[in-house]
This record gives sequence, structure tokens and C-alpha cells, in this order.
Amino acid sequence: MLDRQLLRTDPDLVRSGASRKGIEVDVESYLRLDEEYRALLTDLQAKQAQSNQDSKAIGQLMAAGNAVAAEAAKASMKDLKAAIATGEERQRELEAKLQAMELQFPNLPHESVPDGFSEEKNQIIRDWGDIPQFDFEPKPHWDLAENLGLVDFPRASKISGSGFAVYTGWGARLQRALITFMIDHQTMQNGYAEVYPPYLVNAASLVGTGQLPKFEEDLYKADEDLYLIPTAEVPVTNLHRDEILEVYQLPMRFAAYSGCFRKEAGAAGKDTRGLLRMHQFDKVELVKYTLPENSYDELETLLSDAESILRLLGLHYRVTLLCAGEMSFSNAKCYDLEVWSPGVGRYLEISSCSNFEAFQARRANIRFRRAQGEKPEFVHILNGSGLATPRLFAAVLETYQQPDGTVVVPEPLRPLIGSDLFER
RNA sequence: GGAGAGAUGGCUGAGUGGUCGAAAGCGCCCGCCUGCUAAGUGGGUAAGGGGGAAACCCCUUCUCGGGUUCGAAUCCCGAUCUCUCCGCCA
Repeated sequence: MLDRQLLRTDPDLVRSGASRKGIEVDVESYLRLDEEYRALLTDLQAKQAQSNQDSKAIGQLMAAGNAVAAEAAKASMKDLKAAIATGEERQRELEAKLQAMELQFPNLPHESVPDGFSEEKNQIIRDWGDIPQFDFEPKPHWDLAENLGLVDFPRASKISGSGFAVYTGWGARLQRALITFMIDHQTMQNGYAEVYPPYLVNAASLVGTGQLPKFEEDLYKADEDLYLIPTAEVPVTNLHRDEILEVYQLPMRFAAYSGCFRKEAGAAGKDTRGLLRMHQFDKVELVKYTLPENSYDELETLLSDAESILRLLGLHYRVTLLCAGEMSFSNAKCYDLEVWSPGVGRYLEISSCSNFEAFQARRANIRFRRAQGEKPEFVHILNGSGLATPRLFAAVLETYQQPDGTVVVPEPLRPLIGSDLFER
């Protein structure tokens, strides 16, 4: 959600920011409604003030025992009451409309974000390590996993359908080791507070982070007003919804492991092989609440915290800065982390680290106060994956595969797995 | 799932349908006082919104949504959440 004041004072900025994302917004209709709303409110409030005064006067007449005069005063309030009732109804209507429109305006791209509407316009910021070279043809992870008995895709389709995986034996153990490794590293080395959230959340939480009302079709709905989380970002960002924090509490940094559930509607056919795009997957998510003036510095450390996992595991990757048109609805600035997948022969998006500025905080009503007596301000909220397991699982298998089809376990995972080699 | 109790400001906790945005206490802030600290003492301490250059004025909010009434924290209906007991259960 954008600042109402900004919409009023600088609609051009909103229009041009949205158009950089390739979104047309109708600020004029919004402002027209807003104007009507404020005029109505001023008028309505004057009537309410009058009504409050009259009611008090009646109370005084009653107290003085002047019942006749009180009855007369009651009768003369009829018209005023009726006018207030219709005014209030109109107010509710306008409020609902304005709010619905506000939720449709996308966040504006930060000035450091490049223009563009396609992948080619993303900027490659840096890469780490070298593309691993093989003196044999590297296999894709689905072959490796199947040959080594780490993942059972056919049975996953049998029991759940496409887009699911059953991790078996050492595969299950690798999966669990990756999660433990990531959550331990982020909490114990990088200073995040661990959170283990619910997997089902109500609609208000999804509005807070921006999945609703626009993206309902991407979500699994479990019940009336209960949805499966598409990411731990949703419950964790909403932890302090409708709260006013003390300035000394900031920044808050959370790391949460959770399962994630996405319909991935419309994604059929693309990147669906193996573990690349799942309806259910696991992820360690990093979320920060920061002071507005620090959020861009915090974005850089968030990014390097996510990167640290890939470095420790020795996986080649690169960092890209998304162009405006490639960014999501809620983003002000977003880096993607892409890990190299030798078997697929491509970089795979494995993390997005984003600054939402006050966009989510405004929706979720998360504020802080700089000092006693001052007006509360919205915090800035950032998040990033640190990281998602299926693609990490895939990159580990493909990067560490041997000519004989075995896979060497990366050093940091060996104590957790209790083995240094996956073999048949 | 069944039965009952409850939800008030940062916290605890009063509140008879009328001057209650709400007693009192705690906490916090600003003074005063006191070698220091503690204690004492005076005052101030919710959020959102509208108007205004400002001082300030006004509106809304006592979980939420409806209703009764000239007037609701208070009465009625519904929802949500919490607690207690029973049942079921990893």
C-alpha cells in the first residue's frame, strides 16, 4: 500500500513508478473518490458534532426533570439523525472502495533499480566461484537422485500428483541436513532470531504481505479464511501486525524454516522437471524490520547472509539486480540469487532478497515510535530466502557428482549427514 | 465436538444507559524537593481521521460486526479470541 499523502500530492510519481513496472494505474478515479470522501466526511462530522451536542442537551433536560422539553428536542432531531445515517452509509461505501483501490497500487521501484521489462535488462551484480568443469557429461539432478534412490518421483505423483517429491533414505537425510545447516547458520552466525510459524494463516495476514487480494489463484485454500502459506514470509512478517514497536527493538531479524505451498498455476511446462518447481517445498526465510533510513544497508547484508550459504557449500552462483518490470508487485528493490546447475546447464533462481520499504508495513500496520510522544512511523520490511531447498538440493547433487554417478557430500554437511559420499 | 466464564488505555483493574475517551494503581515523560540513590510531591501521558498557517477545534474507536435508543463500555443479536470443565486425539 502506498502513502495516501503521496497519492494526493504526487500522483505523477505513482503513475510513472507503476509504469516502470508495466502497470497502468488509475490514480484519477482514486483522487476523485478521495475528494468526495473528504467533503462527505467534513459535512458528516459537523452533523455528528451537532447530534452529540443535542443529545447532551436532552440529557440535561432529563436531569432537570423537564420531560416535555426533552421530548420536543428528541422529535426535532429526526432529520439530523436521518442525514447522519445516510452519510455514514455513503462513508462506508467510499471507504471500502478507496481501500480496495489502494490495495491495487503496486509499490514503486527505487531509483537505483534499472528500467526494463525482460530478463535481459536485469543487471548482473557479481558472481562467485567458477562454473564447475567436468571431464564427463554432468547429469541433471533428477537422474542422479533417481539412480541413487534419493527421490522417488513416480510414487510422489501417485500419492499426491505432479509437482511433489518423496525424499527417501539418504535423500531425506540430505534434505533435513540442508535445513538444519541453513537455520543454524542464519541464527548462530548471522544473528537472526529463529521462528517456527504456523503453516495455515488467515486472509488478513495474506493481505498484509500482499498475496491477497490480487494473487488468490496462487494459493491453496484449506478452509474458510484459512490458507496454506506460500512462504514463511507471510506468518513471520505478520508477527507484529497492528503493533507499535519501540525504536530500540529495531532492527528485528527473523529466520524461519517452513514448508511452502504454491499452486504454480500457469507455470505448467516451464522448469517443471525434477525439483525445479514444486507445489510443496522447504525454505529458510529471512525477514527484517528496520528503520526507514537503514533499510537499503540492511538489504545488502540480507543478500550477503543468503549468499553465505552458497559460499559455504561451494556452489557457483551469481547475483542479479532485477529491472523494474521484472520485480514483483510489492517490491521496491530486489536482488535474485542464481545458483549454477551443471546438469541443467543454467542458473537457477534460488533466492530473492527484497526491500518492500513501508509497503507491507502499511498494509500490515506495523509501526515504531522514535521517542515518547512522537507520531508512530511505519517500519521498513525486507525479506529473502536463505535459501530454498529443492533447487539447493539439485545444485548440490549436480555440482558434486562424480563420473561413476556417486555424489560427494559437501564438507559442512558431513557431520549432519554422517557420510561423505552418496552411492548406490 | 458439548457446557460454562470472560474480552476495557503500555500493564493491572473500576465502571449505576446521559458531562465516560473512561476511576484508581503501576509504568513512562517533564518539573519541584532531597549530599547521591530510594522515597516524597505537582503536572502530563491512546490510536486513527477531518479542518486549520498555527494555537487549536471536531469526528471515530472500551475485541469485531449488526441492532435498540435522542444518547451504549453499559441493553439485545451474531462472529472471533481467551480461560475452565467434559469428550476425542498426534
